[in-house]
Amino acid sequence: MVTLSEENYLKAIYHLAKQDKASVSTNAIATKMMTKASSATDMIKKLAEKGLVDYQKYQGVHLTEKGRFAAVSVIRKHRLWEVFLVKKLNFSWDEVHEVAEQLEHIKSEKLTQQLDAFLDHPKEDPHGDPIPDCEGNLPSTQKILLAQIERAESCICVGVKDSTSQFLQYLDKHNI
Amino acid sequence: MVTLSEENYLKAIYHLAKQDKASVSTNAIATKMMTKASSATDMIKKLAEKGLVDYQKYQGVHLTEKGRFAAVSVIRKHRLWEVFLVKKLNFSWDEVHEVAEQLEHIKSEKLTQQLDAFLDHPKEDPHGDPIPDCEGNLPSTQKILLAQIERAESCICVGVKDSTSQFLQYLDKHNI
DNA sequence: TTTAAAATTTAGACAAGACTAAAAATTTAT
DNA sequence: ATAAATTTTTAGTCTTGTCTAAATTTTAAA
Repeated sequence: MVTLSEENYLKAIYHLAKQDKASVSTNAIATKMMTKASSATDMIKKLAEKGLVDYQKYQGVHLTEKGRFAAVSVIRKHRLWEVFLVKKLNFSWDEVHEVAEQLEHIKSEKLTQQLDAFLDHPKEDPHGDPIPDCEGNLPSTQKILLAQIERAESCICVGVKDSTSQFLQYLDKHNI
Repeated sequence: MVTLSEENYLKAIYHLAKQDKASVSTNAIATKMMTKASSATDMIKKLAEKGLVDYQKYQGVHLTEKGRFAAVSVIRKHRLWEVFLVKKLNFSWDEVHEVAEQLEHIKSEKLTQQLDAFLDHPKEDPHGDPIPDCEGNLPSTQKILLAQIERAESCICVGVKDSTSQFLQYLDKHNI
């Protein structure tokens, strides 16, 4: 059984690993989790004992296949719940994160599957991030969405998904 | 902030108080929570410090108004989620409890309100139990439903809600 | 390449929620 | 009304996840 805290650490490691590709440092994990490095070390040891990460002292961690699957499963639930909140409960895209952070930890295979079906197997969450399938495959969206760009990073906008005039006007107004 | 564990204790106390009306004993709470009396005592002290129960050593507890409201709020969420699972996600009535036990602890006023609206403000959960409103009022259903009868308790059936022939035939077959 | 700085780990402590064993209060029975 | 049985509380321990402070390892710099 993976605890709620462990799930949050796995998610953090997954997100950090995507950018760096190399091993994820204790400090990076601690910063993302808003804890201290010593707390991160403690948790890393637990994750390593459960076979969720590969870990060698002072060398950072890698997710194992098992750990990656657990992380992606949580991300899948998070994004499905975000879709639910926006599409069915009239939340706006900027209100969903906090609630989805709670809902992503609900443990029920059937719930996740039925929710996915109820929402017509959505491919993206309200922020445009892809939703992993139930086998842990994340459709390798190579197109990076504007919503995923880090603040202050410079980039070139190569396309839009939403071509309504309101949205294009909005882009215009902000010089994008 | 009321913790998950505290919410579960409040629910237990609420349910126990309904039957007895008198104060709820430490032992009764421990039994319902499937813990030991000493653990119940510890938690009772925490609840008393937070003003959620009135407590005097060796005399059991009563919910305060604040405690009752917290308990009923959790029960409201539990029952709304049960309706959601059955009506929208095709769960059967006997599969919902375990998942609702998790969902009832999600903290978001807006989520609860929107869910209630999405389900068209249901009055009862799939087991026929009444759903409290958002102010903590539980429609004083004096009619006790068959589903709520304790095993081996003898009773008189005074009516049915569902009068389809299948259901009546079912009642017939079981001599009700 | 040896030293200074930064990152990481260890050691020891704390809060929440649980447990066991033992002490204290209440209830029941004689 | 007092002894026995039951219930409740206290004291001390454990686990999870966190912390601070100190020790250790790695990395960067002179």
